[in-house]
Amino acid sequence: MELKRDGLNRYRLPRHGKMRVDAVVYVNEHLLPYLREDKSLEQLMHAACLPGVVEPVIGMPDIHEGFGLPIGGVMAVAPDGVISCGAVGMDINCGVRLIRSDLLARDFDKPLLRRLMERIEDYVPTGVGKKGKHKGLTAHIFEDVAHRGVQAVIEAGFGAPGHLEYIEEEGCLPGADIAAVSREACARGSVQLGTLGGGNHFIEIQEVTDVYDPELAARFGLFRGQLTVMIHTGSRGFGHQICTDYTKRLAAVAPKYGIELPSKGLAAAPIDSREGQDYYKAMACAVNFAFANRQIIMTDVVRAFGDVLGFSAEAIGMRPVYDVAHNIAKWEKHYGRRLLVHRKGATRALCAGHPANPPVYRDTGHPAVVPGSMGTASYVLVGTEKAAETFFSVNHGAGRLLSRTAAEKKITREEFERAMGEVLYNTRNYREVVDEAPLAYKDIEQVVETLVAVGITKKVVRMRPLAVIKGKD
DNA sequence: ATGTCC
Repeated sequence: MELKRDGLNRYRLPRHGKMRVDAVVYVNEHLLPYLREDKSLEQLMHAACLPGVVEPVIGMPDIHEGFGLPIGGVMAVAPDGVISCGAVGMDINCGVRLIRSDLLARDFDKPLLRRLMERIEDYVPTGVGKKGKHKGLTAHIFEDVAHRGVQAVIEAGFGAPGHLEYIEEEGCLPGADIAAVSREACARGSVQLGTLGGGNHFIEIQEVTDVYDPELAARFGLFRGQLTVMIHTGSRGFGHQICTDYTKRLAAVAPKYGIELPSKGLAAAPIDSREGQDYYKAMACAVNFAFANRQIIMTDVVRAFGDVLGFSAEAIGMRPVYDVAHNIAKWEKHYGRRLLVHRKGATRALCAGHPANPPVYRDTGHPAVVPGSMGTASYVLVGTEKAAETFFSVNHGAGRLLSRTAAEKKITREEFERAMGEVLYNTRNYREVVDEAPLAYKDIEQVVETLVAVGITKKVVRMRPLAVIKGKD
């Protein structure tokens, strides 16, 4: 493929064949070779063929092959174009919440961290197929959650109204309608609020080790030596079922609207069609579910801290720094136009002064929370004015390097344990999480530095993991 | 990612 260098760490795939626009990928010399190892470039080209797509389709430095749009992809579409469930992903509103505290990491030795992990696991079900522990309560408010997101769970006693301003979209994407969601999706979702899930999802206790921008860090409530908690999860079986349902439905009706689908995974329909509108309504339900899911899990984590430390949540200053989606489609204004921006494995990162920032972060830009792999560092970034060229988006993590099966074959116990170092983890057998080993992922430092060098983002702080809770049986 | 194959 004729990838052309287009400035520092930027490569352009010029429009050709059925592509309507160019694709642009951000990689440095370390990450560039990975592009040849999977079908992610081909998948970006497919996205560039869809009606209404706006130049360019973007690949982030953590890009890798997915179902439809690659993970690490951004696709903006004009109102006369299409909406695609394959450009949002199976785990709708998979995302990350960073929680601050007034606690110092140095006060937490390994036995104390172990007690915290165990108590968190008592409260938060982890692993595939698990049901929530607040089952009756959350099933009762399920429809309200789908429509109103975090507000509905705050009213049910999970957290405080003040948390809303620290969540993208204030925890509710407008336009959700449960009538567009299948009974099956509702049956799966209604019992899963407050659950972590499996795969790359986690709850991590961290220490802020590096502050790159003291003024911004202070504005975000972060400081060196601080204990933080990060939650990475999404919409569980609810979003998964919605994506499955609508991939079938949109693929079936695409020909009726004269749309030639470039791949099976990129099922799409016109934004203004009945089916496209229905997908948006259903997707918004899953977005709201996932924001609420992270809110419930946060309150359970704070409760665990309170139990173990003997303090109230207020006394230890725990609240969200920010909660960001990295699998979502949203209406946003770019270059003076209203566009439906699909981000799949990409994080919104608005610059200082951007009017779409939440009021608390209006003049700083909101924190863009970027987790590393299990056992490696995570970052808080902020977008710059130059991020306009990525529709104000940055990467969503380190990005997978090996498939789950390849990781299971290649990575030994010794390699896994060496990579984890002193980091505590909850699984007894490394085989349960070897597909999540740091060696199965790209180097988060290379990924972040790629965008920093281009000037799209600035580092605010870096956190190192102390203890990580992953899904297990 | 996922009641990891209805």
